[in-house]
Amino acid sequence: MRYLLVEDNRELAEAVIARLLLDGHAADHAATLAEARDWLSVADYDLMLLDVMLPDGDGRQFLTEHRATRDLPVIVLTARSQISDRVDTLDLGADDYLTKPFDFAELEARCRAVLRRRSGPSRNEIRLGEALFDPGAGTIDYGNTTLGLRNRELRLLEVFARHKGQILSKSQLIDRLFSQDAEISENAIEVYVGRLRRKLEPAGVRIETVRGIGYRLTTE
Amino acid sequence: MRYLLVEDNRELAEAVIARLLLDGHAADHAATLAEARDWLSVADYDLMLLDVMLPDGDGRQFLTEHRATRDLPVIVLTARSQISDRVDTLDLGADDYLTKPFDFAELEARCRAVLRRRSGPSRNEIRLGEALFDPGAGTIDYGNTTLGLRNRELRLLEVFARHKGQILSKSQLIDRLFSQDAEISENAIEVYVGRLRRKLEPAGVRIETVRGIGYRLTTE
DNA sequence: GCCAAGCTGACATCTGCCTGACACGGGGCG
DNA sequence: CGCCCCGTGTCAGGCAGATGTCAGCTTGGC
Repeated sequence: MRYLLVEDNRELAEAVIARLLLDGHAADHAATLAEARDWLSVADYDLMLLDVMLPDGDGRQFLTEHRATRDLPVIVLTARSQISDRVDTLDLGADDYLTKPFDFAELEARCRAVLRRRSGPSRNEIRLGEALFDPGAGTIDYGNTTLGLRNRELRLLEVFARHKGQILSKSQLIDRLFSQDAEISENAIEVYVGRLRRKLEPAGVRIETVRGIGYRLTTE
Repeated sequence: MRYLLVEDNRELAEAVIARLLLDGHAADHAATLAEARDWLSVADYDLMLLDVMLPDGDGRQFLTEHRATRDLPVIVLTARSQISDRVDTLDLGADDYLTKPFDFAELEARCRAVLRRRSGPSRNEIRLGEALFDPGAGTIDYGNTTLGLRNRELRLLEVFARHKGQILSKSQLIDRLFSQDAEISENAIEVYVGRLRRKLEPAGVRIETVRGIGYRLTTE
């Protein structure tokens, strides 16, 4: 999972980032709303943690604005004195709120809860051209056939599907699929892309090679 | 199914927990609101049973607060004298209420009702291909035979049936079947899946293995 | 035409899964 | 009270499917 933390208190921010990294997540930090906008325009996050009191503006306005354009879950961080605003906050489109100070166990639990709620029973299938990819079930449906994927193929396709159209390098893919200390050759990715292609071809899903750079998933 | 019981009367609590365990469910017990918050932050429940009179605060406030952030069904337990509050309670977001003293049969019935209501069509039986699964009775009918399941098998199948087609990891299944402090090896799940398979095979219900991830229930 | 990057069939390996056997405990029955 | 049976969870051995590497081949770019 990839997090964006928007928080101007440097000390707190560092602690949170450290903890998220420790848990094996990717995490970026923005100290201002302007920075946050920058990050959001270049990367693709799973969850945003947003402090509402920031030097260059009110986080809540940012929230409405943000909600209008994206569907990225947000957990709002507020000081205890602002609790009364919580209903407003939730109305503005936050998925949850957390009052400072909080402990990390609680933060993690909330994150998990939000991510689960988002991706849980609401069946998040991903449309890939004619085909329908269901990561939770590990299947792809097209026409009237259902085809099953195995572990690695599944996770690889998941990465591609969440970054449809973007070019992903082999090293990026290795980072997403394998644990840090695993020593894996880039050839492994080539092999898996090949296996995926063979299965996805009939479904009209293509993984294009961008020579020297990486791969890109396209649908017809 | 996994329950959280929030109740300060130790005797009653123990009896309820014992009964839930006996039924093959997972159940944790909190005697205070603080404890309840702890449990909620570490585990993932299907249903909460909440007494409103607790030593460290009013359960109803807890309920509102809780409702703002989570989507976990709640059955409130109240003393007979507090019946008049029941409308309030339901307004606050409880799914049902139960007046003490209650008997266990009623408790179970209410729990089933709430869970059923939550998970879609309010049928008591679940269709699995050709077969008809009745979680209440613990039986499966197909063709003209009825076959009985044991406790654990029953609960396991119940979880699978509620997430038909989805891949469930062994640790997820353990979470659903066993309480937090139970130390259970993943092999137990393998064994139960095996036993279930043997019984369900003739009924046309399959539990597929997805190596490295988990299991998936499918019907033909 | 040459080189680097990418593709792919074949293979050894390993680890995740399955299963028969068993030990344990509780409840019912004699 | 003791016996037995049933439900449950663990264990060890064995199997095989999934996985990653390799070597040789193909493709694309210059």
